[in-house]
Amino acid sequence: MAKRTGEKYDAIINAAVRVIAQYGYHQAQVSKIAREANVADGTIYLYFENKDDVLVSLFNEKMGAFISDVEKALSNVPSPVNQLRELIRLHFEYLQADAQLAIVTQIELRQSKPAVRKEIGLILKRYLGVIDRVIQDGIKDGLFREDIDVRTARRMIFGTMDETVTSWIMKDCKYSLTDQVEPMLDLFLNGLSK
Amino acid sequence: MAKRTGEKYDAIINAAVRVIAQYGYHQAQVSKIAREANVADGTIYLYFENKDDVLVSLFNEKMGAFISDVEKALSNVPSPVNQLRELIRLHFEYLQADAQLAIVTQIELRQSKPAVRKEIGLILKRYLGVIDRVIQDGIKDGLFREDIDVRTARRMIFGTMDETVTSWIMKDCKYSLTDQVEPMLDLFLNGLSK
Amino acid sequence: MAKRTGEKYDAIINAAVRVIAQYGYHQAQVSKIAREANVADGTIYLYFENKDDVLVSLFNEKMGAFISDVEKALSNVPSPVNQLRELIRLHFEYLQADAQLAIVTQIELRQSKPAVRKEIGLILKRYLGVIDRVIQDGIKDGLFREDIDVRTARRMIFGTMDETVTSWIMKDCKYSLTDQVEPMLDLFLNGLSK
Amino acid sequence: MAKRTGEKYDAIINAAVRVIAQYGYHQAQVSKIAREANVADGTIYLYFENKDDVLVSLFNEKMGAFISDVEKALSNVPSPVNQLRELIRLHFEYLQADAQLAIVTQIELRQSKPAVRKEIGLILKRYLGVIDRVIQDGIKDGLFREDIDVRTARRMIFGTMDETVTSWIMKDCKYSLTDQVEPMLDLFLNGLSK
DNA sequence: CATGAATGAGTTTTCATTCAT
DNA sequence: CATGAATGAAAACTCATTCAT
Repeated sequence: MAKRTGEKYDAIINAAVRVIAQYGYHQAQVSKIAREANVADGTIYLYFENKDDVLVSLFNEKMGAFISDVEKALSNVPSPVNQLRELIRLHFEYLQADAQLAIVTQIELRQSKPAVRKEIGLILKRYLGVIDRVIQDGIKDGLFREDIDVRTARRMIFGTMDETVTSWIMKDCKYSLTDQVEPMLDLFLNGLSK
Repeated sequence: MAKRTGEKYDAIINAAVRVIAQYGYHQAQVSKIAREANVADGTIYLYFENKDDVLVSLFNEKMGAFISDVEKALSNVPSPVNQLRELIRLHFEYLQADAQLAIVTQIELRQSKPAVRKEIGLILKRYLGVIDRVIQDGIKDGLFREDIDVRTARRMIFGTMDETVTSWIMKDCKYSLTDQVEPMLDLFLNGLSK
Repeated sequence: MAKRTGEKYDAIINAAVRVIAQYGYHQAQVSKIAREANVADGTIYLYFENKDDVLVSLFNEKMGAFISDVEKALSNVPSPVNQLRELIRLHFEYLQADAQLAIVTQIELRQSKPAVRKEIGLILKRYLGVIDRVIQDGIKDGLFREDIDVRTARRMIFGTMDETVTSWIMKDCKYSLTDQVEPMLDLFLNGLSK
Repeated sequence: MAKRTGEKYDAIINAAVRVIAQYGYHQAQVSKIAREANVADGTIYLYFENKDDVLVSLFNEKMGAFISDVEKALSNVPSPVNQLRELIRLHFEYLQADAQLAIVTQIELRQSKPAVRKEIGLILKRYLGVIDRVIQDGIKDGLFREDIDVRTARRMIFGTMDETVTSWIMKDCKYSLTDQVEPMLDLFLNGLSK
């Protein structure tokens, strides 16, 4: 029933990003999103099942595009070390380039109800898979230690990047996120110890 | 106006933990918490300003006790390396011992509105300060590298632990969290590289 | 403006009968009727003023045809007693032959709003007139008692048939409606008393 | 959860009757009923599950009281013939005494959705049982013919009364309903034939 | 003649909070 | 101190109808 494609589909998703970023998740009413998208309230329901579907679709479209970009970029990078650098760089670059999107995916959408968060979690799994592959390649190529647990390493990489972006937003995006790439990569690769 | 102390104060906070853990943040109505605490709805407003105050107080009481425990424990540990081990161990042990509390602080309370999350953030700062001190001590003692950025390292440590606990809950607390201490510490100290 | 005639006019009315019978009055949206009739939503408004007009026209077409049939049939029956028998028989036969139509006119259309029900009432008047004439003829011919009130008798005849058809539908049309003709006629003519 | 009893319970039901009678089923919003009952909108949900529950409860309370009255009255009447007279008389008297209630139960509530109508149908069954018993007693006492079908006779009695009340309301309650008792009883007992 | 995308008005229900007892 | 009945504001969604093509 819902079209899930077309000019207005994109307009509504982008309007949702702007409205949620500006007013916050709990003040992002359907009518506000509709007005921002220059469509009638009812039009939203021609393109989406319901409000939750708008939010999940938003995450899916934006995160899906990001993951595809990352996958494509990494496929051109030979060394797992450089792949990891590229992964962090793209993660930060992408969110730094669109602070509104960062606020929405990093802060606001996490307030959504369980059903929405579950869908979002599923989408994120694909990204975690990308991280896993970089780690596994690193081990296979003899660059990373064989005794590390892939899941532990993945949680370190994703958890650190996630926490870093959240901190950055909470500090009003005042500093450069991409400046964090090298120090973070260095920590990941070499750890704290002398 | 709000008493913020007494037998019923604790009863309400503990009831809130149980209700939120069982029904989720969005289904944890004041009347449900009151019933669980065996008090009348109105009684909650004798001990707390409003519902948000219950949530913030809950986090404050539980997290405050945890941070004090951590501070006390670390003061008895000489080496920063062992302090870091102890920090991770206590973090995991504490949440593993009380899965309901883990669900509430780790998952449910993050769906709360900005005002509550801001308060929670302030409480967390004290914990982040504890982590910072361990890192700084490690550098001072010549155990950790001098060229690492304390904030970057802190975000790695906190972000990784946070992501790990969240994953553990999402997987229904099926495995042992404390088993993760040593591999994680190893990663923090030595990194991924051979 | 509305054409009120043509191939699609009939197609829409018959589609409306099917949709209302299947989904019920409250789930019979214009778009559903349009799809069932293989026309676009807007096309309905080329043949009908509005949705209410579809419903009223439906009743008018179906009931009008029925009343004409009854009038023609009765004109060939000499005795008012046999006319009454024929009236009941045709009433039951007609609805028994088209259970969908029976459901729509007997159950679903009665949930419509006052304006539609009023129109339906006007159409029904013609049928009540037919009943009246049978009664009056019966009295004139000395077959029926002179002291009966025509309107009371008419309400008995119509009310009983109506209630009988409704019961039959509510019982899923499980038994034969036309089997009820003779016992009902007998009750009408001779009453309950020994 | 819903209290289903108390002063306000009755106030809300009676307010619903007045509002539905005055504005019609489709214009009887919860807020209008609340205002008429001098309570807040939310108060209605302390006494009823939802709006449908108000309507079903309305019918249940009013019809239930009526049926009890009829049962009690008939138990003091020895002859089935007089029981039938009393049944018709009470049916008409009750609705004539409260034209608003008559409009609501006879006209407006029949526009309600299937779920509500189903509940109403169940309540009506008890009344149909009362009619059945009168007929059966009449047969047993040798006053009514043994060859009549109880269900056919019941549909005649109920259908005729129902149609009569509906006609009366449609004619704006201009004439006396109770004047119809004797002619109707006569028709039921003796039929149309000379 | 026919289409079907777009419109936008309108209503039930929840639940944090109050305050008379 | 404690109660719990009462309050009332606030928002997602449907669907009959229009009109540019």
